[in-house]
Amino acid sequence: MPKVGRREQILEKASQLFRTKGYHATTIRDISEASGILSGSLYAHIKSKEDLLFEITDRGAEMFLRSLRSVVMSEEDPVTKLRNALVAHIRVITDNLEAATVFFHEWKALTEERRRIIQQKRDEYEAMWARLLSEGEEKGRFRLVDPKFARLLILSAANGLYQWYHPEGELSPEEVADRFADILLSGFTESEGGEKDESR
Amino acid sequence: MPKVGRREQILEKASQLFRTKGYHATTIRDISEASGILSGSLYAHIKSKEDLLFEITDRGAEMFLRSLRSVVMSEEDPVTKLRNALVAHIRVITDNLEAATVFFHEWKALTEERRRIIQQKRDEYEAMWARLLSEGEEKGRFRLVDPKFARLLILSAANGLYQWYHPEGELSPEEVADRFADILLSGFTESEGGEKDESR
DNA sequence: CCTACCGATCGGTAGG
DNA sequence: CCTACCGATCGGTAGG
Repeated sequence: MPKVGRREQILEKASQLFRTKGYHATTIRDISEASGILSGSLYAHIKSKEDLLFEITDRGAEMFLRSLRSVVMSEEDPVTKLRNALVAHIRVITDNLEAATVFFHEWKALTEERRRIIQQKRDEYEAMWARLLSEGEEKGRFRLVDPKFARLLILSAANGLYQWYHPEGELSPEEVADRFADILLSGFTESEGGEKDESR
Repeated sequence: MPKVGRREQILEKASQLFRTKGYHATTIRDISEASGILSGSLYAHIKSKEDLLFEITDRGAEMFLRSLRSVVMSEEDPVTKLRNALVAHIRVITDNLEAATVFFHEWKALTEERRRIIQQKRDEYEAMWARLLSEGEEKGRFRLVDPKFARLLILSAANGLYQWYHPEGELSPEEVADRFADILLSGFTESEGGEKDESR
């Protein structure tokens, strides 16, 4: 008899294993053992190993989209929006290190149809960042020599977080976002020193 | 009878497959098929599948180390060194996209002993970057609120390159490095606009 | 959720 | 470098 919440527990164990060993190196027996059941019994809860990967990856994508949407839709100044978008992005990663790692590292292991679904959500996310930057450009708050390049640099740097951020380390997510924004902003805002937002 | 250069060809095919499918998803039969021989014959050239991964990864590590060493040992100004280090890093990636991707993405699939060897070389590489940045700080050319953070941000952004750079795209490696340096430098050099190096 | 199992495929080897 | 294999393990299923 399936226990309530068992499926969530399996997803969590799978996330941890996919993160540390990678999807292909993680076996159904690894996951079932970590979940305290036998491998055959796993299929009372899931349909396939790939279903697990897709569900973890898709949830990750939705978390990024949801958190950025609320920032983009706000009426804040572009500089503040950039700061808030960074905080949001970093928070998703730091609050969901396993899922975020799987999202960044293992999504290519999905079969084509589902990989396309994730790819679309990634594109949508990048498009939201592009709009945020171009809005800052239009309002004269950023000077971007190459907006596409700036976006790729920001997201590359932000996505690299999952590889070195340790929750038990010295920096809180907000501190990470602040330092990040300070380096970036004084890089492409007019004012010297980068307009630190003291109001938060 | 082993053909001369066959081993190099196998390494190249393996790099391509590891890059697109990942190490664990690539089978010995994939590699041998791509190399035009049968799976059993592969073992006339290699000892194991993991040997291939290690050799590709280790060569990647050595390329990064070699190219950065020559920059660090030069007598240039720290700002020029930073630019040159970025060019060097990006050149290694763009000139060796397959090996670089495998180096960044698949090194964790190595067994412990060899993973430690690669980890050491990664540490050495990061230490060279740290020295480069602290030298700029000491000479008053950079103002780094958090040097460790700056280093992690730079390397994260630079390492992300392999995920979006296409050799047939618009930007040459030098252009990528320049835009990169411009955003970074005007972020943490005193002078406004970022001291673009016109002498190159 | 367990027992018992299956076909397929894996990395790798022996002998030539 | 081929032929011919092998033991181990994989994801997944049938029946309870």
